Order: sequence, then structure tokens, then C-alpha cells
Amino acid sequence: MTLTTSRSVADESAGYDPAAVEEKWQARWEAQRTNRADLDGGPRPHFVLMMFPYPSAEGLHIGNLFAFTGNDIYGRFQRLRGHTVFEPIGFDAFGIHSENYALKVNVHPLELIPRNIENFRRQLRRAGLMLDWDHELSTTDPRYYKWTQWIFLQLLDRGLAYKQRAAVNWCPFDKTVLANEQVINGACERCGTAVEQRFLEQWFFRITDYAPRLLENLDWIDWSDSTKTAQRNWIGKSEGAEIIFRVNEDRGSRTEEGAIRVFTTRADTIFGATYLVLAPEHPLVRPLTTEARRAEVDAYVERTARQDLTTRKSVQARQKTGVFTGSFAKNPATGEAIPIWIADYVLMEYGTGAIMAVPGHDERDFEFATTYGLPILRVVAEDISRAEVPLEAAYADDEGGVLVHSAQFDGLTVPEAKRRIIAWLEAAGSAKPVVHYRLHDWCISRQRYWGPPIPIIYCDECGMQAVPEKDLPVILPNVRDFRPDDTGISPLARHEEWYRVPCPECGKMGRRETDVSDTFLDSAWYFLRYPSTEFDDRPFDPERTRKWLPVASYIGGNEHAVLHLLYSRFITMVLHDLGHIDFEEPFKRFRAHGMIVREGAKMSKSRGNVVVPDEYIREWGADAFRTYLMFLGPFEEGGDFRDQGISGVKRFLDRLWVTVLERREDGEPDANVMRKLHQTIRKVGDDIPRLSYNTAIAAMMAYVNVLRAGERRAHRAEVEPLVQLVSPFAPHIAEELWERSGRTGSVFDAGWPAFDASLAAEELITVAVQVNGKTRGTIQVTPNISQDGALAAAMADPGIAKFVTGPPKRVIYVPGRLLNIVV
RNA sequence: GCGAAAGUGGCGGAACUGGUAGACGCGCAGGACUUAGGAUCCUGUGGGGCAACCCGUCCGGGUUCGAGUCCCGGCUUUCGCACCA
Repeated sequence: MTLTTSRSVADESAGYDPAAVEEKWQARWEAQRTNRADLDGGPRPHFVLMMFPYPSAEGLHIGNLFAFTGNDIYGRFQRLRGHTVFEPIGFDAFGIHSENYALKVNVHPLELIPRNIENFRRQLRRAGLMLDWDHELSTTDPRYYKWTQWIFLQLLDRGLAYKQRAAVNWCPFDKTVLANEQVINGACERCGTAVEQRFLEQWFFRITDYAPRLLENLDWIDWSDSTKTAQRNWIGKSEGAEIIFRVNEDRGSRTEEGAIRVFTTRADTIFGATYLVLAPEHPLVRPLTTEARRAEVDAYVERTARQDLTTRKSVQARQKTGVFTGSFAKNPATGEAIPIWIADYVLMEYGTGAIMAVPGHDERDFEFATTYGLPILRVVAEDISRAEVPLEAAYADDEGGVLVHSAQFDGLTVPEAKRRIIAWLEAAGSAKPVVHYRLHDWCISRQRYWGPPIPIIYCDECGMQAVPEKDLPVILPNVRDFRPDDTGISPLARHEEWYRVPCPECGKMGRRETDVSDTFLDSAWYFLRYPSTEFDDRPFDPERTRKWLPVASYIGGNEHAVLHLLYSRFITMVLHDLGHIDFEEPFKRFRAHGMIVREGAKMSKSRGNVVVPDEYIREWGADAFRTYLMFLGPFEEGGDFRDQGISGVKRFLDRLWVTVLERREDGEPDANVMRKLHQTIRKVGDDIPRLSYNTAIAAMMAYVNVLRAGERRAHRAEVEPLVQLVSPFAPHIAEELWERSGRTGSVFDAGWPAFDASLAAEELITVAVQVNGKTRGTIQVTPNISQDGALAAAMADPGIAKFVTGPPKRVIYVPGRLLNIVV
């Protein structure tokens, strides 16, 4: 990268000096409070939200800035359209990320985070975002996390928070538990270490209670499809039946222990269920194991327990293994006794932890049956005539086939058979229709230091007590020794002076809960806090909330599709149900932005190809940098950052600058130019709401090219609206040019230029002429010309007429676009 | 394996509900102005052909007057989910 010769503001014949212009306007915005929204009095409120950043030591990265700029352009546009736009900013500063970094550099997070935030503030100001700094928040501020703790208590009160000893994901590197959503392919999403299974007392939120609603609302909220699909998959609804298999009937067992409940989505295949499989952790494994099989079964159970989740769940190691328990169950459809096995491919955490195995129609069961020589029956066939064709692989199609070898159900289609067989079994008391979700309850406790303490006190007399609301916040103490250890107990537990506290009920000495809550709880409600940051006696003011929420436009990365975005929806629903807010979906519109790569490759510190925004802004200016980021490609798809490309955008801004400054005030504007102007106004105004920023910029570039063609100087009426069009993208230069056009006040209070369709209409339009579908030329005609008129005009063109070798068999005329002559 | 999206010049990318493929920009080539240019301005730029023209949107079929766009089959890439019963 080379430095362009810096020009003074005085020498402006070829361009402008972004540093001077941008500094001037950033200072003026600050002094005149241009970017502050009047939250109480402002008309037509419009809340534009961007995912608040984690204030890392490295500073703002390109992905942040890409998202923020895209959001800012949308917000500025809405403001120009007459809305009061609230564009707040905050910092997601709690969490393992910060804590691990603090440990690494050996600086306390209480010192580190304010420093990082200060750097972020500087960078965000320099980027020219229309941020309302009056409502800045940080999740680490006791004034904020007081209410994070309050939300916990709301859930606790409603029975939606509970503590349970459970198998949890434990990261041995970060030394903490992880939510299921934070485990990727059996590894910690943060450090990549293989996650272990541990049994610990943990706090959970009953998000599964909300699974149906979280799923159903996806049908009507205006979100990116990719995000909705990701949430649907994560919630993972599957409809099926629970079927009861009686066991050891020969021994006369009729107790509950004598029954195995299995979950299946393929009740239609029950005539092909030739064995059962229990998860090794299943409580019935022990009672069902016969003496003869005990040693082998115990060994297998123990082996599985030792195995870490990565290996167990990994696709590579999916060699099916299992052991026969020695017991049999009765297939309720056939009445036959079928063997009961245990195998680690059945997971205790899903369904009932037990399955009926149908090797003929399930790949996993087929593989298992093949390995252990269990019978494989065909009960579904492509059609009746193939009923006796042996299966070489599982036939798992659950739509196309028909039933065979299934007694009175033979010949039914699979969907029909599902209904009929479930009903038949239900009548006999051995089945019921059931819906299962993959979604698990949200484990929110973390055995770490850097988070909001969970507001609970344990008393030997009174048991578990919620910290009374008047005692909130429970302040996170400033302790020097916050390194987590391998015990699974929070570092706060080592600080007796903090955790010793009187019981709020009886006053005797109790002890505090020493776990802190998950960072994702902090970020699951921050948008509710923004409009109400000045109130300390309530989490969100009812008036303000009614006026500003739900969020009108939310923009963020799709990496949060199942974490932050799902949790936010859940917390919002809970607060709605508790009567605190009158809406149940937090974000009216959400759009996922794309990713920025560099020279076709992913950016990463290890590759050393990270774009540092500061450097580019210093050299090219924030306006050029913003506009370039938006010009790279479709906002929702991201783009490829190439260093050379930014010069084109800077050139565009320079040409804009010169054109506006050289404008003439006398005479009349050119009708042709005005036509292009209004076409551009329409195009940009259409493109911005759809986030098609790259094409909006292209249209403005094309218009500047029109203005600069030939020797003429542009008229004021031709350039002034262009300054308004550019302003959401390049706010500083727009303000400067607005002022230099003799206007007073901010361009952002000047409104959006009016579009006049009559001015945009062309007098003559170009119609493509095809002969037999091949384009042979164009004709210039009036827009309302008839088909015959267009045909006559085409035939008058010798270059076209020569292809018309006979009388036209057919003529197709698409008005204003195309004429096709078929001969 | 399942699900979603996408394959267009040397490159990033345009093309609304099927209607002039390649807008806009980068790069490149030539020219102007210059002591100079990695500044600025002008011109050209999908491939082939002297030309008339021909060929071109991952590959192969199809529907249509007309297909980058729709349908069928295949290939490739990216991103989710992944022994979920």
C-alpha cells in the first residue's frame, strides 16, 4: 500500500482530503448531537440494531465494520425518509473470550475491558456511524447485569429455571461447561478441544417448553430464509409415536419395569422390527440383563461411559457395536419375541433412549443387524410386486413405498400406514402419537469468573433462596485469582469473604451460588435495554419499550443463527408471557449479512491477511472505505476485499466532489440529465431497502459518469439530489458538499429527494429486435408504440430486414422491450 | 449421509415476475497532459474472424417464438446439521 500525496483542502481540483472533511463533520455531529434520537418526542420511531461487538484487544475487525456500515446505511436512509432513527451501540464484554485473553496477557479483565472499549469507541466514531452514544451499554456494567440477574429470577419464579445434576459438555481446556449449541462436532467451539461428558449440578432454562412456539413463529417473522432454516433444523421437530414393548412376559412381569418405551417416526415399519436397542445408559439395562450376559453387558456399559462424546458421535468411528442383554420383548404388532440389545449408537439424550430396530428400513439398524446376524425383514416395497425382492441395503424412503408383510396393512402407502398403525396400536394401549424436539434445555451456568453471578443463596436451614430483588445486583467481586481449575467449581468459590452471606429468609449464614451465567444470557435481552439505559429502577421502561420495540431492522452474522438469535426469541417470549412486554418476537426483520474474504481467501490472523480498518480509513477515508465495503458484492452474500478495488470508489467520490463544486447556478438543467437523475433516485431508493447496496452504488457511479461526460458543467438541480443519495453511504463528504452548496443544517435532516416518474420517463426507448429468437438489432421508438408500429420500424432497418426472409409467421411484441419476428 | 445456497469475461460482480448477457468497478491496452506519473482526463476491452457473421452464463437433455433465469439428470464449490430413531 502506498500513500497518496496528501492534498490540502485548498487544492481541490482533482478531489478532496477525506481526513480534514471527516474530522470536521465528526466533531460537528458530536457538538450538535446530530446522531442522538429524541426517544420520547421523535415521530415515526425506527429502531435499527446491529449485533453489539465483543470488545477484543485487537479492535474492531472488518466483519464488524461491514455489518455496522450496512446497518448504518439502512438507518440513515430511514432517517432521510422521515423516521426518527435510533441506532444504539453497546459492548458484549463478559464471557470466556475476554477472560481467556485476560489470563493470557495477565491483566485483570476489569482493567482490560474498559481499555478495549475505549479503543472501540474511537474506531466506531472514526467510521462515521450514526450512533446514539447517549444509550451506550456494557453487559459488564452492574447497572446492566443487575437486570440480567433479574431476568434469571423471573425465570426461576416461573419454574423456567432449574438446577439439576446432569450430563453436561465439559471443555477441559476452558475448564467450564458448554451449552449444546457451543459444541461443534464434539469439540468446544471456542478452542476446538474435544468436549468431555461430566455429571455436574447445573442451571438450566426450560427453552424446550417453548420449542413449538419458537418453531411456529418462524412461519411469519420476516427473517433471512437461511437463518430460519438453521433454527428449524436446530429445534428439530419430529413427529412420530411412542410404542410400548412388553418384556419378559413369560416370567409374568406386568410392572412398569416390564415395558420399554421407544420413540419412532416410522411406526409403519413395526412389522419389520426384529430387535430393540437401548442406550447403554438406559435405566432398564441393569434389570433386563440376564446373569449369563451380565459380565459382557457391564463391560460394554463401562466402556461407553469412559468414551468421550467426540469419539462416540463422530461419523468416522461409526462402526456399530453392541451387546445382547439376554432378554426379549414382545413386538406388539406381530406378537413375536424379539431380542433386546444395547448399543452406543442409541443416545440416551434423544427420544426415550430406546429404539425399535427395523433393519430393513433404517441404515443404522441395517448395518447393526448385518454385523450381528439379526433378521432383516422387508415390510415396505417400491410396489407390491417387489414384496419378495431381498433387501441389499436399507430401503428408508418414507414417502414412495407401500407396505408388505404387514398383515392387514399391506398395500397402504407409508404416510397412510403411519396413521393407521399408530391408531391401531393406540386402541390396543401400546402406542401414542408423540412429537419430539432435538432442542435441549439451555444450560446457563458457567464455572468461571467473568460473568454475572447467578443470584442465589444456599442456606442450610431454608435451602435454596433467590436473592431478593432489592439486593440486586449481586456484584461480581474484584478478585485477583480468577483462574479456573479442573474441579468444576467456579473460582468465586475460593473467595469465602464474598460467598459467605446471610440467608435472606432466616438471616443465618449461608453461601452464594458461585457459578456465573452464560454470556448468551447477557446478549439475549440487550436490545430491550437500549432505549431505557438511563433508568436504574427498571430494566426497560414501559413507555419507551412500547414506542421502540420490537426492533424494526436487525442485521448480523448467520453464525448466531442458533445461539443468540434463538435465545433472544426465547427470553422475549418469556418476558411477554410474564406480562412485561406486549410482543413475543424481538426482531421484526432480520437480515444475515455475508462474509468478507480477502483475495478469495478467508481472513485469519494465522494467514496474516487480516484487513485492519484503521489503516485503510487513514489512507482512503471512512467514506471511501464504507462505500467500498458495500460495493464489494451483495450485502447478504459478502464479498471479496481486494486492495486495488478501493481506488475506484475513491475516484468516484473525487469525481462527485469536483462535479458538485464546479456546478453552475445559471440556466436550466438538461432534460436528459434530469431524466437520468430521476431514474437514479428511483433505483437507489428501491435498492437500499433490499440491502442491494452494490447496485445502488453502481447506479450513482453511472450517474456521475453522465454528469461528467462532455465539456459541460452540471447544474445545481442535477447534482444536489445526488448529494442526498450518496449521504447514507458517504456521510461526511455529503455533509461537506451540502454545506458548500449553500445549505444550512445537516443533509440528514433534508429528507430524501422526491422521485418524479414523469421526469424519469424516456421519450424514445430502445427495443431489441429478434428474428427467430436471435437478436439482430435495435430500434428507437416511442414508449407507447403498437406492435405493428414496432414491426414497421424494424422492417425499415435494412440490417434487420435482411434476416426476414419470408412473411412473418408470428410476431411477439413485449412492449418497451423486445420484438421477435418468427419467419 | 441430510438440508440450504451458489457456479456468468483476467478479477469482484450486474441482469425486476423468462425478453438486447456482461451494468458498475478493478485490471489490462492505446492516447492526451506532464520533468515525472503508481495523479488526472479520453478511447478500447467476453472469445473467434479482414468482414458479413459465428460461438459464448459448470456439463448433458428438455419446455418455449425466446432460457443465465423454468423442468429433468449429472459435476463442482461453499455453508449449516450430523449415529436425532
